[in-house]
Amino acid sequence: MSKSKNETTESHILNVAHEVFLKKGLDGTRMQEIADKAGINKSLLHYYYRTKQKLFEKVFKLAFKHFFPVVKANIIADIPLFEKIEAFVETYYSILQKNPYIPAFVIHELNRNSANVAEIFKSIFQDNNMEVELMFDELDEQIQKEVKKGNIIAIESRQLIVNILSLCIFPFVAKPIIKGILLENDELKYKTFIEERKKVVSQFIISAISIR
Amino acid sequence: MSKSKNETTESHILNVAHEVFLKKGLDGTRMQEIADKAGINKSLLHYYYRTKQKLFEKVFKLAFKHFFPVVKANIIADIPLFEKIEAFVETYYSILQKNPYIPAFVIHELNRNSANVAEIFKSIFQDNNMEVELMFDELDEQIQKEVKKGNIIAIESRQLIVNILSLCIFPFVAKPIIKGILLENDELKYKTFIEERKKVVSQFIISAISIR
DNA sequence: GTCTATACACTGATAGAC
DNA sequence: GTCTATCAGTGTATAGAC
Repeated sequence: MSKSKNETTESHILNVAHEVFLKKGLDGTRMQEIADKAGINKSLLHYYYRTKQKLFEKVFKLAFKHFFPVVKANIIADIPLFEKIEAFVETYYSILQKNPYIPAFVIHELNRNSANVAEIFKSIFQDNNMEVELMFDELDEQIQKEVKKGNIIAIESRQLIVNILSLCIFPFVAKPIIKGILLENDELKYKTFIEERKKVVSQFIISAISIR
Repeated sequence: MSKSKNETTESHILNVAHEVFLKKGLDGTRMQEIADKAGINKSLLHYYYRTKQKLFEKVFKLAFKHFFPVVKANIIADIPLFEKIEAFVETYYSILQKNPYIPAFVIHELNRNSANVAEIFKSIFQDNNMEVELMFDELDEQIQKEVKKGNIIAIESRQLIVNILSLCIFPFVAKPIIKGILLENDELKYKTFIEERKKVVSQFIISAISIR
């Protein structure tokens, strides 16, 4: 990755580190590799970020920052539930198509170091000014209102939310399996498959919760 | 982990390695840690398995071996589609409740080393005498038969399969997120949440594909 | 701010005694 | 088969010149 003119060395390092950490994880990443790809000396990494761990945490938080505002806007939007689900699935898939490595990266690092999860998350939410509990409460209210009105089947909000997230995120983390086993290891077929899911998934969800 | 009497050192090493690799991944695992937990010397690891990589591959393949036969039996069973889905979800959740670390482990290692995926998978399937293409074809046939009979909505078999797998596997790999954000970081709540999904998920799927 | 040189710890792996 | 001793390589991190 080459540094653009109006980019400081500090932020250039962050971009390169982002790229390497995302593919190889914390343990698999070598400071030497980041230095080489950034075209600088290894010592400079420590000058700017002191330790590998600190550099990693910066990258990790950055991975969230990009799509948190978009997701938040979608969740708290004042539109009917079915429209919201359609918009959410469409948005989420579009973001992940552009950042396909992020889900597997986040999942691995969270599972690897579950002790710090709460802490990391808290700081991420604070940085992004997100109040998750509030977001969930609003969404929960909207869902249960539809349940009571008899517009959708009786379903626990958390279960529905996890279902939606599962259907959106899993196809990206399981890319090697899906592509390798179901799609003859064909990259184009995988891309098409994912593109089709933008419609398939929201139809699937809405069909599942609709009253028959 | 202590070695039982009727267990060879060789297989004992494999058990310990399984445990460590599963939690920490290939990069994060230290041969020293495996040796310590196995109560033996580091050199013995190399005596039995030559390299870390070879030991890892043995463990990786073993991770599949346990539930492949069960899954296979479920998929090729000669029962109605809805019953098959219910049985599959129930079985899959039960297996993953007992082996919750396996999905995140497999996903991470497959994403880390996608070049070898096809190769590793091929050998795993050969070892387990599984013919995936055949399994998929049979399942595909059963699904499309139901579509034509008008018993379920029109849906591409691969999309349905990925939907089912997403709903079964994702809640385990995303445990830190689900537990941390939606369930107040309460382990018991998470366990209950997962237990409830055995019913919720198959109802969700069947509702989604049923004709209204 | 950026570089060179280097300290220091640790890792995977091997050789060889028993 | 199991151990001790040891190696070469690499990793993060620091000190100090410029």
